[in-house]
Amino acid sequence: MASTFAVLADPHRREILDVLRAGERPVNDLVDWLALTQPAVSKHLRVLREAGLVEVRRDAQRRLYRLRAEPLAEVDAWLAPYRRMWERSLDALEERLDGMDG
Amino acid sequence: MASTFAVLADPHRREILDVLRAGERPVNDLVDWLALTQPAVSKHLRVLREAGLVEVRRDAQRRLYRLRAEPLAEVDAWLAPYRRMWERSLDALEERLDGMDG
DNA sequence: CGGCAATATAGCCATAGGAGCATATAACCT
DNA sequence: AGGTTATATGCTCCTATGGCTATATTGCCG
Repeated sequence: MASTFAVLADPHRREILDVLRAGERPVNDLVDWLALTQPAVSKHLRVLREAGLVEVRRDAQRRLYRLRAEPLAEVDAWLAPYRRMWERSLDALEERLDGMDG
Repeated sequence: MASTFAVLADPHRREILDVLRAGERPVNDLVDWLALTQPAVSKHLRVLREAGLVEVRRDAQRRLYRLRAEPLAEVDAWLAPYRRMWERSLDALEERLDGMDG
């Protein structure tokens, strides 16, 4: 199964997650939102589902997809040790700017 | 140019970054660390460099690669709105566990 | 039951990308 | 200059993947 990182590599998939942040949506809503054919969207949803990033619920003929953020914690955890590094760089930049004509 | 997300999709590249967290390293060190040929490593380093995730410094025949964490801030920013979501889920789980036989 | 709506799956094509081998480049040393 | 070390680049191969069209599936409604 693809890693969460690999799943997030595709911009369309990130966009799907962004849309689902507002609440569950049927496939067709997502098709309208992204400029993609319905099968393409379904394929992305399958990848997201297999990665545990979305869940499905049936509503008559429709399938309502909902966000599952938990796997993103893994990404956040990987990122954690780096956070202090770019924060340090930004602080330094800020200090330089403060010193400039203050 | 590939997005930071796409660059991070490859496990070897994440591993390189993890190694570089400890400080700058010549290519050969990375070759020893990952089980890859030198050209493969150089290729990954090129991708990382073009994404701004590493910098190079010459030291005689060697090239010392150093981490640049700044582009990771973009990933962190994308992640931010999701963070509260999985934290909420984990809190709920914790509460259920606390309630279980307490 | 027949037909429509919503979604999933299959098959196909084109492209990207990661890996390896061979080779170019560059700097050191003698 | 010639050899050796360290790294980059070019080329090729293979696989993975994203997109599309066509079709299967499932459930609704008349």
